[in-house]
Amino acid sequence: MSIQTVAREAGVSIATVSRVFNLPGRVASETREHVERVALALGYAPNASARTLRTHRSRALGVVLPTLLNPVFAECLEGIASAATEAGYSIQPLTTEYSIERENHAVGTLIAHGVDGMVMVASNPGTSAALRRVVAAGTPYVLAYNRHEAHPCVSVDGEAAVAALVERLAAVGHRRIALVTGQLAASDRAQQRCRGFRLAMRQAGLDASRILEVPFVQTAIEQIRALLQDTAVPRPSALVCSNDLLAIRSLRAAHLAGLAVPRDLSVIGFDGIALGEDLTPVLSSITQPNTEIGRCGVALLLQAMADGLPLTPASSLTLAHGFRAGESFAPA
Amino acid sequence: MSIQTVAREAGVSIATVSRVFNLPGRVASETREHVERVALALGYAPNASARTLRTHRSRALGVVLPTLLNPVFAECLEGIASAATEAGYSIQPLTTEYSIERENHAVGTLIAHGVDGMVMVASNPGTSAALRRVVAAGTPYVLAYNRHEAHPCVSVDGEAAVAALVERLAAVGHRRIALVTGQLAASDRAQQRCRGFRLAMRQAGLDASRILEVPFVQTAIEQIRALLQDTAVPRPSALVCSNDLLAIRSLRAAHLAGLAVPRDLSVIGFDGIALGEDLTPVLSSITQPNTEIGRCGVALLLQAMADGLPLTPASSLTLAHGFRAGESFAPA
DNA sequence: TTGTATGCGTTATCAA
DNA sequence: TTGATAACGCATACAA
Repeated sequence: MSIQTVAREAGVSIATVSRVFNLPGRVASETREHVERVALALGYAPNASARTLRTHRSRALGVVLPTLLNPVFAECLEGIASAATEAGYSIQPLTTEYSIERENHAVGTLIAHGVDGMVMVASNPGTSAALRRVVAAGTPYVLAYNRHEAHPCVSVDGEAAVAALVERLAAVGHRRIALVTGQLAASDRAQQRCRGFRLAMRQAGLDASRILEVPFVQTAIEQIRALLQDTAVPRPSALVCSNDLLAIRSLRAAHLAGLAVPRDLSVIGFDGIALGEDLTPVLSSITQPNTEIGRCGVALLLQAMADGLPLTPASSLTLAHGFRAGESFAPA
Repeated sequence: MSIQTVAREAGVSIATVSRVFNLPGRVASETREHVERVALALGYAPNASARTLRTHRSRALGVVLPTLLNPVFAECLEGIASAATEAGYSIQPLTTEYSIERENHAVGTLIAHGVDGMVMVASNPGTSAALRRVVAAGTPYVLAYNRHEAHPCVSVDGEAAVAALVERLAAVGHRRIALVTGQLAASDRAQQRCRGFRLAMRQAGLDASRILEVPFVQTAIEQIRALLQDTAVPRPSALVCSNDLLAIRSLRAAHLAGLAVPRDLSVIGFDGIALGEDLTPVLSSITQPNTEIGRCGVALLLQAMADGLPLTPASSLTLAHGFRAGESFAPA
């Protein structure tokens, strides 16, 4: 079932069939309708590979994400997918599981597949070899969640958001505030949020050294619980968590430690995953427009491709973050 | 950067370069190593579109899922992605948002792209036009989560699982058990679980008519709350939920209704999403091996493609479900 | 407005 | 063991 079949069946040349699908304006409406009818009857659809080979345009966007097990990225991918689909693009997502090696491999695969553009969440834009490869290949790309002056990014200002949160906490009486974060080396987002924490804590004249880095999710709850039950030092009255998954685990740790949230402990997450809204207590969180971040990334890419210009750092978008007060947070 | 460039640079024919990548055994090791070196230096990777066009094999698998916003499907996709990647296949996922029209469109897109096989979650295998199209196109496919005698499926026995749960609840004294389900028409999985509920309730001599169908997630909490606060009829002592997302919303509804879980009300979900394990209370749930379902689907597909035989209903796999006791469930 | 002919990068057939 | 060449399905420059 190729363009040949349709042409023969319709009694026209393959060029005409091709035009019907690509430049319908340049074919007599009578001919066009006839060909369309025949194509429909035959169930013909242009072969994507042949098209790509000929035009050097795949109508596909590559997506590189850490994992789909974190709803943040699932939500973002949902946005990417819907924006891409609406524009007639397909997507090819690959997950890295936070592995540099897999990040590299993913990028290589996507380049070989000739994707027209890439949306990626880089481990660390400043050091990522994969990112350098994308740049070298000349493939249009945009980073999501990352923030870096040398690359086009769609993100929220995590540093400012956390700093503002700390101020807010301090304003309602919290003095002992701890940060719970994932592996800092594996994510520039975590680093930004951590910077915001340190900065605002120092500015508020508080001890900024209570930072718990949780390397593995499996042991997160136990580690946080240990922090809460450490008798050597006064217990924090608030936990600022670098993401919502950690916040949810903090809620559990508090429960296991016999603490009531928010009475004995405030817990605030970061990401604003949709699920948090349905939890009890409703998860307090700095919200990011995850789906929108995905959609914007795609929009930027498509715009740049339409203009024929590469995306520059100047195109970077900082979307507004929000604060979901929720129920896991209260004055000290 | 094509095979031509490499051939010229290496001083061999393009046929030899091609062999180095496809039949390395049939080229002198000296020549092979030389070509490999040149290719590496040039950063050459075979063009996937040209390969697909020529071989009619895309090394890509299509995936059709309802949504990524439900962690069940995100977990499944994670399994599909990893299994596919390990086998050198890329994936092209499309979401339907539970729309029949989008399901159809997704399938059309994937066929046009010439995917070698498809893993799909059909709205309803018995009636899906999209599924008929896949069959007509001759594309190898396997259904995930669906169960249907006429199609190859990877799933758990949802009916038996829910029936066993109801027996278990009855055995520890629950008499007033309600089912909370999503739109039944949109999902054969929901229908199966509902059947299991009805069957076991009747067999236990209990009233099987307490079934709350929640059409829209936005209003789920309010609807469940209304059910719990309905004074016209005795309040259920247990809520069997058709999926974990509904169970989480039931937890919230119970809280809003002033009920303590599990003291006043038991809530049991279905799906076993990873997140449930970290909630407080730990979500009681019938667990499915979501990632494994994805991996198995891909394995079946690859096996069938290797054998050159189409997948038949006889290949269907029923994986074992489990029960996570959790903390949202207790004797009546 | 329509048709002919070329080439995109690759694999595979056939000869050497 | 290697090379020349045809063909995969399509879009497009050019001719008619």
